[in-house]
Amino acid sequence: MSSPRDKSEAATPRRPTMKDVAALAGVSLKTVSRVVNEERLVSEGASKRVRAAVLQLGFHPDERAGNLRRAGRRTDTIGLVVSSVANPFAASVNRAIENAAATRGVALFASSMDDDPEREHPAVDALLRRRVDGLILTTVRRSQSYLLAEQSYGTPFVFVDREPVGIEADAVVSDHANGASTATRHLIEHGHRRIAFLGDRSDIQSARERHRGFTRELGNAGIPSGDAPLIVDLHGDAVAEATAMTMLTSDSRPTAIFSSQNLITVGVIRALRRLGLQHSIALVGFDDLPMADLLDPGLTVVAQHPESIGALAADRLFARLDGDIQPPRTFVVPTVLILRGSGEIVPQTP
Amino acid sequence: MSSPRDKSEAATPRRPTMKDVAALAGVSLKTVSRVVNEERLVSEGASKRVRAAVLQLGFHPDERAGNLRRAGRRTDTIGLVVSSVANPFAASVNRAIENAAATRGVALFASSMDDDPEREHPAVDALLRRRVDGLILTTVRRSQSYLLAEQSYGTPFVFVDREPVGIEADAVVSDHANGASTATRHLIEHGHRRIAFLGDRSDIQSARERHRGFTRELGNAGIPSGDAPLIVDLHGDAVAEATAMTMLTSDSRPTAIFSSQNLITVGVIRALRRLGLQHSIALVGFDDLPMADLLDPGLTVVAQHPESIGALAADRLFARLDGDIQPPRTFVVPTVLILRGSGEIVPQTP
DNA sequence: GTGAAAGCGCTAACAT
DNA sequence: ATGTTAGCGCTTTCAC
Repeated sequence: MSSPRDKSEAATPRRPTMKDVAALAGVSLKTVSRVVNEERLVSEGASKRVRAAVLQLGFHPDERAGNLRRAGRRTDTIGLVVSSVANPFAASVNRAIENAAATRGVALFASSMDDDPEREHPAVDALLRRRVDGLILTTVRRSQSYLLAEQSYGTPFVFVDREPVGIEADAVVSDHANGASTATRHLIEHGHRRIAFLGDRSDIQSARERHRGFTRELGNAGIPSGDAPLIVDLHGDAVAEATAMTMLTSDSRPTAIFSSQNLITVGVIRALRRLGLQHSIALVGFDDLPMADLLDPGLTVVAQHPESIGALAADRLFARLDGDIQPPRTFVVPTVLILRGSGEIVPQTP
Repeated sequence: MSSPRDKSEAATPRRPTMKDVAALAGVSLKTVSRVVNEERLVSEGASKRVRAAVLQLGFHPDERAGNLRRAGRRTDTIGLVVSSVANPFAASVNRAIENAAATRGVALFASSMDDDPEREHPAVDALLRRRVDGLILTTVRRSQSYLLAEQSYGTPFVFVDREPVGIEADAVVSDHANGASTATRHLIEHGHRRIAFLGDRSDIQSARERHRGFTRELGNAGIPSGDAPLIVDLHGDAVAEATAMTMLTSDSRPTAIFSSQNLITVGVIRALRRLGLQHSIALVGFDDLPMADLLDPGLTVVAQHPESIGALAADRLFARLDGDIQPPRTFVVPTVLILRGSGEIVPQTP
């Protein structure tokens, strides 16, 4: 309309580059670079003119281009791979990591793979192609050795919730086995001997650990496994509910249930409600749930601490990025048994 | 150790580049590029040798570098800015968007700003510097006009949950006002006239809309506002609980409560429990909560549909990226009243 | 079919 | 204090 500069005055203007800023400020490219990166070897006058030009053009540096050449070649970006960002446990981990990343100016990719082994590698690859500086992952494949090459280039990995196989790296996990033991012992101490176990998919390491803790504790108490149903490979609340319904209406009805994952617990609660058994059969769940204290009876759980797990995982990742070369280790975050009522129900004599 | 090639044989090997692949395959850089990008103008032999070299070296192309020059210059990356990825509503939206993005090979940055106006702009900027192809945001500042420049460069924005101010762009929102009206009418139809309103921060557009729906419905019923407490600017469940405690132990105790956000509802439920009033005072909440059906009484809510909202927002963003140039519009996703008990309690005569 | 040269937006290294 | 040159890893352009 007014004062057409040149033909680039189109509907979609070009995003200004450092070159544009340099031209407007009447300095060289490098001077703009110095001002933008606060390198402090620029005269007041030049610096002022450059900053004015930056503002006038609305210039924002392209981090990709900068990082391409910059030493270290960081993208200031990390990746997170979890089962699902919609799962409350993963969502809390996600948030804790984001908090730590944000204070360092690092952005976070989050990716869900629904515990599908087929989707783990592609999900990881998608992030690696974007050259994330590091990766925090909850894995489900048999082995994570496909990460060895990337690890050799210096990309750090931190595994959360489950330990990796086929690669050595830091891991941050809950004390799955001991947590399950504690829950089981709690039920035994309340007089139960027929305790059912409802478990997540047995190809998931943490699920196996929880199972192990349960079995071990039964053994310690001299209770033959086989006294009560032991059902694994449940996945999702719908399947868990249906399975619990069947179990609870069968001859082998237990007096107590240990459900080893948050969605499974939800399914079990629904089943107990539908059968009016929530005050008759004891229940302890692994993983806390929002509003678990507001149920009737309150839900007794072995709670993990997702915020701590996420914060610690981020901590380890950034330590590695900062040059920490200690041997990899697994950090175990303790669980805590929270008594709210459902786990303190004593065996009912029918 | 064995056959040291050159001095680059260090502890941390260099990540292989296209150049390395070219050297190993005995072809030029460009030929490798053609094979990697499946440009189909390469002889069988060359193509084969290149693919072998790619595998042998474990070469993965650097997307940043490619996109720097590539026409269109996409990063295949989008950004999401929400209140908190740990909030169940936002987590579901997040997941729905991720699903849509994944099918297109697009990665998703998620960023939380806790409804802090001060953190909105920096959070957005951090994503823009990384040159996301587009942005989906839940905003809290007075105006989003700071995005106008970026919009002029062709970056599409889709606003979720709250409509933007100072910029025209697609928005996907729940029918906040009508949802609140429906909830309020439901309580009125059950005989309530002293209905308290507990609202989120009034600088949040959706919170104001819900408030408006409530007030409008009271008006329609000829109920003077002022008959019951109207408290806004609550934020978080702790504050809501304390406020509800005060209100419920005062002279102006209502017979019903409309709580206009999920965390506020949690606070109100806790307060009702502590006072043993959960079966005496009616409660309808805005936003569904996991396990709301398992409470006693079940929680009656006006439910939003976060999965639909997320899916629709992603849909709009990708449509814009695919060249859709229709005028921006706001898509309203209906809410649904779910009766579970707490909202069907009739007024108690003391 | 293939490759050499130029360039994307920026920073490192070396001028001056 | 500032500019110049080269180059990050890749794609584009255009020549062969």
